[in-house]
Amino acid sequence: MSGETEYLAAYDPREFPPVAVTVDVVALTILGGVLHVLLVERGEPPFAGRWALPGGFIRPGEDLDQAASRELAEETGMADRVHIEQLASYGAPDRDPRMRIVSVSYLAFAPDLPDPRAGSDAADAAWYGVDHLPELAFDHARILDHALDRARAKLEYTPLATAFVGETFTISELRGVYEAVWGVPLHAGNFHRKVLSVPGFVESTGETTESGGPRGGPRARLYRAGDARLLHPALLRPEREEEVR
Amino acid sequence: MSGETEYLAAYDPREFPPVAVTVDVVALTILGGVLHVLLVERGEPPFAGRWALPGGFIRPGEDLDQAASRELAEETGMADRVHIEQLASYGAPDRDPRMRIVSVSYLAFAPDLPDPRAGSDAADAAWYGVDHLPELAFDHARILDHALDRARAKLEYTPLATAFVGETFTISELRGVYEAVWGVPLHAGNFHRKVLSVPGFVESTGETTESGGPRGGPRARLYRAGDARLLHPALLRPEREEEVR
DNA sequence: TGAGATGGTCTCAGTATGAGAAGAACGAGA
DNA sequence: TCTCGTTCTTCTCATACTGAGACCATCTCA
Repeated sequence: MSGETEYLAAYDPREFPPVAVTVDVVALTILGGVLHVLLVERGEPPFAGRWALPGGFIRPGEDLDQAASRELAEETGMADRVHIEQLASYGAPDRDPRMRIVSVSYLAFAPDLPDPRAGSDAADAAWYGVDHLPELAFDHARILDHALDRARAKLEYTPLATAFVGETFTISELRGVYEAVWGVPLHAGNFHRKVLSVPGFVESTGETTESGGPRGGPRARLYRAGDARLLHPALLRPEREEEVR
Repeated sequence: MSGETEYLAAYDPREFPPVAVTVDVVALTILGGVLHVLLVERGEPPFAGRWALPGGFIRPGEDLDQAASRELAEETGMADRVHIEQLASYGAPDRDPRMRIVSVSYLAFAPDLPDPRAGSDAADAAWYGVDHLPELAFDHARILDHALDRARAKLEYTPLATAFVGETFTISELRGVYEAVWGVPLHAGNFHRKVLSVPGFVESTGETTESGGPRGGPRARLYRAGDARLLHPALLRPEREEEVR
């Protein structure tokens, strides 16, 4: 282990092969009842013409969270009303052919996002349904998988779903979020009971929708997000045998 | 936004002020029924003489996970039998006075670790009970807080607790892990029922301990970890009102 | 106007929960 | 050796939560 010691004594990170740090954002929204992710088409090599997660290098004086918010805003124009949180970091030595790049991934959720616009280094930008994805650049498929797992799990024990809907919403709209993200239909009656029984999840506005649903049905009561940060009891997904072992 | 475009067009990460990437490891073990964390005393500025999480710069050709395992092995001599997983990344511009450093934190759990040894750049290394911590260098107190939150949460829905005990163990030993990490006493009877009712959490070896406990009691049956990756149903912590809102 | 869909509430059986109790096995000290 | 306190393990019981299904009132659309 003395070789180890000498190695470290001679170690000066400033003389190292350069390492760059990027942020990559997995931005999710719901369109037409289907979960969509924001992708950009790369305009330059490597992977020119291939779709990728929006992201870029962090800048001096900028925190990681700020970098992620900035990258997202550059593509969507919306930084407000967007929940964003750190996901994980990826640093395999060969994950980018140009140089050593460590990427910090972020997860963002938002309702009713405007059409995306291409950023400066992207040829195009678009929302893709998560079940109809193109082949992604770099290791972005893996990052996206990880992000979806996390989003699905967080829906269980946090009020995250309210970040996908508007200021006020109906229980059915909220259920639509869970069904879109989890990809399974839920029992309307039980979902209703459960949401209202969790303290602080939603609070009534006293109002109802102006009219019934597009295919009939009575007017629905409107709610807004409550002050809970954790759902207790949690809304658990239907059994997932395959994930247990 | 054209200023933005020009900015990016002129952007070459290789010309940037250098960014270094480090890994910091929160290594946890249980000693005398109390959760302990591995700390090293810094031998060099900044924060010389102050205690910190073990960690260091990533090396060329080394993945993040490898770097974390290496740093842990340098302090404990044990890399086997140690569960290690990524936690989060920290990149505030001023978190290290020397230069821009982004740190990827890791969480490690292990049973019966040997006495730590000081690494090359550390004056000393020791296990600290999590309720009797010294003041930590950098933003390591925050990283540690985050790590403890994560460890406590993972105990609920994963078989992580089995990583803190030996190859075979009694239900009481397993309960000791939960009590040490959560910091609360648990109902022995209910804990027993619960652990055995979760499919794949533990499996019987058919053996029992050689003798009763140090203060009496019958011999306990021995179990080994099962093949479950997720606990279903989960072992939930007692109510935590304060964390809900 | 009628058919079909939806919102909201109930019931019911099955399962998980916390709290307490009890019997048997064991160590330690009298 | 005997007794006491401790621990392991299994019960019981009341309460809470769960999924599945049913019900009625309300609304849209044809």
